[in-house]
Amino acid sequence: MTSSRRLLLEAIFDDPGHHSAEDLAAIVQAKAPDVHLSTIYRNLEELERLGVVVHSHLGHGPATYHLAAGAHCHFVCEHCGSAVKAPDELFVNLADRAQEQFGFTIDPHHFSIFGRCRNCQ
Amino acid sequence: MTSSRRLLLEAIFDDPGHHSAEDLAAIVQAKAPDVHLSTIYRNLEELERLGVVVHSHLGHGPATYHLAAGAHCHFVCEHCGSAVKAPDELFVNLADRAQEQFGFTIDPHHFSIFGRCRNCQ
DNA sequence: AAGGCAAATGCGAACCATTCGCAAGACAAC
DNA sequence: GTTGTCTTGCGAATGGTTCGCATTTGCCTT
Repeated sequence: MTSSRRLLLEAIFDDPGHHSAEDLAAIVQAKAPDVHLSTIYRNLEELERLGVVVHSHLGHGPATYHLAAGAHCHFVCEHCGSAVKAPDELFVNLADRAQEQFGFTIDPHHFSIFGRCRNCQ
Repeated sequence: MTSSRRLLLEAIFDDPGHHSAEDLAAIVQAKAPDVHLSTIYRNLEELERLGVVVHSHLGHGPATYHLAAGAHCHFVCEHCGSAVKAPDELFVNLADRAQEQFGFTIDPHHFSIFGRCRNCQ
């Protein structure tokens, strides 16, 4: 457990929202300026392997990282880019049918669902 | 209607599957070696604006382009990368509930659903 | 406390898919 | 056939991420 890894974990626990690797680097670098972005990436990879954090793709742009505990789905507006949290129960029907018909186990957290939000119809 | 645009359209019509921009460039360049990859991108953009083709993101890696007419959803295995065509009717329940609860109109074609295929459970 | 070793780090360069700027070229309209 | 616009080729730039490598760190053993 090195100091850069500790600072990264702190950053993620302190604000359990979505963070890009670059955001996290900025937070960590506020306390330890020499921590390199590639170190952030390597530690995120390791933390993900350990099941502590998880990343998801909110459309174009950088991946966002957050605690594995609070994982959830997103609806992302392809026009304005806004992301709304989507309750998991919306996906059970799809999950069941994907499983029945294709033996496919969906993981709706990892990639988001695109579309148009209320304001951008 | 220029010759590079015509060749690109031919390539897309001849094999109405998924093609990355680079694949399409290779096909077009077999007949017109000087067509530049950036021209492919620009023409794809234009064809998309006109509603002839559509692109979708099958996970990591390049976007894939195909005719707008045959658009469909995909389940993409995060382990082996295979993509299976997912019938649109699997999404109506999700679409209805996203609309009711969030006023959100999903576009399941543009991004795929990740998960694990039968062989990679 | 010192030595040894694997694991982690800083750094810059590489990478991939895509976009941009710009000067040169092709096209259509008159 | 000339004008003006739209398109092209080219290479360079971009953004997000990964890699290679020499150096340092943390930890375990003595």
